[in-house]
Amino acid sequence: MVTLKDIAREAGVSVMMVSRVVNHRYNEVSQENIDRIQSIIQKLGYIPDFSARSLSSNSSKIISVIIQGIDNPMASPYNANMLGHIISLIQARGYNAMVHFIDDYTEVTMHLRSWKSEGAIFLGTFDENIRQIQQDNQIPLIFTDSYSSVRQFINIGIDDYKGGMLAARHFLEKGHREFAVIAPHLHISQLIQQRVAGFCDTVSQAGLPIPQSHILEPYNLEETTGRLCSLPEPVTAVFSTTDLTAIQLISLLKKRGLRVPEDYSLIGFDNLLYSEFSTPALTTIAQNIGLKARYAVDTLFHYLEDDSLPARSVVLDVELVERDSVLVKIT
Amino acid sequence: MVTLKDIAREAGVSVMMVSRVVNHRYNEVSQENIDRIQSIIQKLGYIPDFSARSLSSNSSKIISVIIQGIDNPMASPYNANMLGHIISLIQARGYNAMVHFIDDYTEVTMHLRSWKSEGAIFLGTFDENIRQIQQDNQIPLIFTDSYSSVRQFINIGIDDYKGGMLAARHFLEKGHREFAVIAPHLHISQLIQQRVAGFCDTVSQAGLPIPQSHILEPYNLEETTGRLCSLPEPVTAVFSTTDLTAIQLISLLKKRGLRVPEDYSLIGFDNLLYSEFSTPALTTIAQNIGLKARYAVDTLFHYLEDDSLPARSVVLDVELVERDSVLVKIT
DNA sequence: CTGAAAGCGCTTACAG
DNA sequence: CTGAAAGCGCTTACAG
Repeated sequence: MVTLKDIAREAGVSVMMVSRVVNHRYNEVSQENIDRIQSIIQKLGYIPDFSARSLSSNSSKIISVIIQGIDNPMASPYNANMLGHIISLIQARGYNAMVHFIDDYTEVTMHLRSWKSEGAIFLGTFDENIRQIQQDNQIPLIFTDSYSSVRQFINIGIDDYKGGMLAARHFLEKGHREFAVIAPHLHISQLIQQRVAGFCDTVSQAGLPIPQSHILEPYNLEETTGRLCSLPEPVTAVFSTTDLTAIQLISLLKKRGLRVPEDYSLIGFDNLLYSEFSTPALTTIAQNIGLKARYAVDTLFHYLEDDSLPARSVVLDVELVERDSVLVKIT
Repeated sequence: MVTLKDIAREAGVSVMMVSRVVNHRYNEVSQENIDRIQSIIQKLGYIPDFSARSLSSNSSKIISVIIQGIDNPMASPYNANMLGHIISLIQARGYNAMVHFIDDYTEVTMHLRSWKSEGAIFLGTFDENIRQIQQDNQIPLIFTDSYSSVRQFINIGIDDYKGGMLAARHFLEKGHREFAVIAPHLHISQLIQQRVAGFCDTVSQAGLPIPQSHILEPYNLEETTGRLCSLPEPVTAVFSTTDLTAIQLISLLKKRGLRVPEDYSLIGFDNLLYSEFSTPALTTIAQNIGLKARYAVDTLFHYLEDDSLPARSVVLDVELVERDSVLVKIT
């Protein structure tokens, strides 16, 4: 392994001179030395040892991405997409991305500290533990899609409530009057609760309150589809709080000989790639995942550069993308 | 920050004693000391500094996952899935996963060396540079889906050729006689070339050679769909070398008023989650991504434990999953 | 512009 | 079972 020392010996200068050149502190070194040292670095193929650097300078150049769930959270296309964008952006800034899948929040601090992460971005629900995580880690922590009530924390989210609202309005405009909601993780995710609330509130305000029994949290989607189809008061419009569920639902309904949108109209949420290619193409609430990732990373580096900044959260807009999964009942 | 020294002072022992306890080398420490030191570690919330450990012991506990492509390679569901499984498995072994998106292979060595990665898993096409990468990095390197002719390298792949063969046979059995192939990245990916070869060889052996003009490499899939539909000798059966393309194709054909499988029968490759939910559900060549990831990680740790093992590659089987995208033309 | 010294937090190798 | 010494490769802080 080639070290600073090797270069120094070869160049007949001190280790410090080499260190300066490696770190581009050219104004502290004579041009002659810069040239000679650089050529020797090239020749010997020197690559800095980041762990040594981290130890001595107390700066690791590592950003951690903490993702909730340990059983392949990448099965969620949303997570996969976010992570992809985030890693790209972290790299583009010359930092390194360390990814951790975590179930138990107590592991968060361990991971962050042991590698001296300079910052972290969180995907998933850490609402209950944000305060503790903040307390234990005095580095920029960027949460996404959180609805924690902790006062000073940075969150990059979207207007989930409005998303639900837009879905409801669209159904109403198209003449629908009987609704159901399919909401995975409803009881643990405030994010989902917001989407449902936006939907239900809007429908209620139109004088069409949704019975509690029409809000379904699926464990086994096949069973839930059965419940949906045998609701005492039949529905024509179903809001699914995630596209993935909506797409699966279309397929399950078909198996029962039911058609979308003729028998059930459907609106999803997220605007995942596949929602465009399903049959029928899915009308959905679109969020801009690439933009969200960019805000998360940009915000993180913002705080890295100036940690006196006040905590500022970001709420991105959503919009309805109309495709073919909603039947027009009035013209 | 709490260090070994702090614990040692508090416990009235040497730093070495604490180090031994932290590293579970209990047979070298008296029970009394173990207990006292452990309780102090608890109390002070000691967390080891991995960069210090890496520097002094020359073992980083980092495994790098190198993914080809810098513009969000997670847009590929296959990559996302593999990465998810791989990270889970690396973590489960107490190692840390560092993820790098790379376009230029010269960066590989830099990343691997600067963090002293103990091993690396590669996703994507590095065939041209495998020899160089191996030469520069004397650690276990696990490639996936590679068809490099380098002799001593470890690859975890699937039987792509057989996959193409199975697709061809299925079409033939169902009575199809006119074929086309849609193969993204055909000219750069040997993996794709194998799938196509398996398909074309089998069809040729049945006395139905495929004209070169029927093998389409899409850049813009919409344009390619146009070409497909206006082939001088019309076809009834299309083999798409990836599910993602197949699913998009279904949707594009629909837009032209064409139906799958009535107008075009389709077989995909990968058995991605969505292939089950498309309309029609996609008949496809299934590979077991979870298993592949497991082999990659297991093999890596195999070599980590014993680097004298001979290079051994793994070829996993594939199978045809029959769904609804192939029309039966004879009974 | 240059370099010698000390230290980051840990482990290895050794002596007792 | 215990600990003092040296060192991993780098940077910080200082002196010149």
